[in-house]
Amino acid sequence: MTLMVHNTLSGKLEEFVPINENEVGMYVCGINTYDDSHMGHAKAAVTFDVIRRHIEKKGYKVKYAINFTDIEDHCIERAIELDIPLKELADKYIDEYFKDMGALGVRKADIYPIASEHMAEIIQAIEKLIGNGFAYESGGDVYFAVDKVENYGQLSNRKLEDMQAGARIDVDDKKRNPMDFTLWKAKKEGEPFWESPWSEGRPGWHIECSVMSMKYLGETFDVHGGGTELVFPHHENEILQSEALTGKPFVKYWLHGGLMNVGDDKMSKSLCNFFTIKDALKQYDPLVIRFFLLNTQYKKIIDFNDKALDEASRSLERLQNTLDNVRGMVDRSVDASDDGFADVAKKAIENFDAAMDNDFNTRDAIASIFDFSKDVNKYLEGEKSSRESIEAIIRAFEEFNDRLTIFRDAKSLDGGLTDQQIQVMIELRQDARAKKDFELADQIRDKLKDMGVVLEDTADGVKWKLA
RNA sequence: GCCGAGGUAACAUAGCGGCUAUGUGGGGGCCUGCAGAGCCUCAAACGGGAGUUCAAAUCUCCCCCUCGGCCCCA
Repeated sequence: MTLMVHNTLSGKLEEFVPINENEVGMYVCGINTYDDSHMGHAKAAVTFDVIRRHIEKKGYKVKYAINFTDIEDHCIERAIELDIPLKELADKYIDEYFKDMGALGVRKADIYPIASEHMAEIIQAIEKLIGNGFAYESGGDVYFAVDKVENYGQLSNRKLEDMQAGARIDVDDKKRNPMDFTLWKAKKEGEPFWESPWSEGRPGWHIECSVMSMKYLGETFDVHGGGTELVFPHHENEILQSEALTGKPFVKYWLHGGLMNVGDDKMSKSLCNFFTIKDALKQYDPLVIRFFLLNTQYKKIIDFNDKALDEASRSLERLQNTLDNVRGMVDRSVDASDDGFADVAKKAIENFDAAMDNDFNTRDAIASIFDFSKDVNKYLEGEKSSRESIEAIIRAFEEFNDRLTIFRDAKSLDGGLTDQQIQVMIELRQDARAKKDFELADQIRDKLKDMGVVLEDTADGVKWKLA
């Protein structure tokens, strides 16, 4: 099966063929380190977490980098406001980022480059661009000259002429062309700064991503991801700079995720309509949040609201119930001869992978789990189940979970209750039921429930599971 | 204005030439002392209009609407 990905560069679905046979380089734009991450960041992090896992599943070793930008306007503003060094601010929010994403089950990247720690490389890159004639110094600032390149707008399909025609940007008289963008910016009074050949100042917005991504992943690498709002100008400009720097193609596959909305607006800091991950975690199980995020293909916009989260919670519960029931069957299954259900489980994994191969269609992959779940439930209602099949089902769920992380781990008995004791309680309750002493029967059931054991009366006996 | 992503049953989402989808919700049934879970089943759909085709939710054209980008933003 081949992995197909939607590449923003071509606007098409393309077969995923990495530059190197074994290793895939992947870079995703992370956060600016001045505030808690919100649910939009969570969507991006979870999206690329799952994309990374699937690429790994295809047999590639993924070298995954996520950057932290700690030197842009918001950071500076906040640092001045709090009267602390940029570094301290960055450390705090990087720490919070790891806590939040960790809580959401996002696997760590391999590298987390930080902009301020790459100043020497950034300055070198700018010097090289000036030397190449792609950039010019002007009053302490350095700008990238967009009319020096031929392929302006290749990612975002823009033409320089159109941009200028419809431009409503303030024309900065330091720029030769209004679309030129900043590589180095001279400091304003009171701002943190770094020494450079041009002025005391700091890098422009885009250059750090070019420098850091190429430093760790090479001059041409496979995957660059981010939210759609970054296509222009950020990613567009990254391409221009990087290719002007190396003369080589910068990135093979550009992957952009849809944003998160709140009602009719996108969730964003500037609109002040964001929910932080911490807020969301107070209200919802992290697994529910992941399920919610993954129940839509990543390029789509998701609306964040309670109704949707509650629905996600109910939906996920259906799957979790199946898994819990299967887990409860491990000790009750028999060594029956092969009943063929292991093949159903195998097929389910194939369906799942096929969905993921189609541009990481997690929503379709989840639908395949629902299909499988229904088959499993039917199977469980049968006369008896073979150990081999039960184990195959559990393995299938574990596989899904390795890829998506949406299910709880198997719980184990704690609180001193043993399997035998539960059996005794169940028998007591069954006696009570036989005598139509439903009051006692319900008391026993409630008591067990308090201890975390849920009883279910089914056609083939009483089953219990941990709540 | 220019670029991009979309408009699918009550809602949320897949599908993207023939197989009528997944979940939540709703109706009915099975199981049941009650509860829970599950199973079976029913109702319900492709923004509008032309066209291509034996066949279109899927392709082409036109129109309408929504969202995103063009200062910062995952």
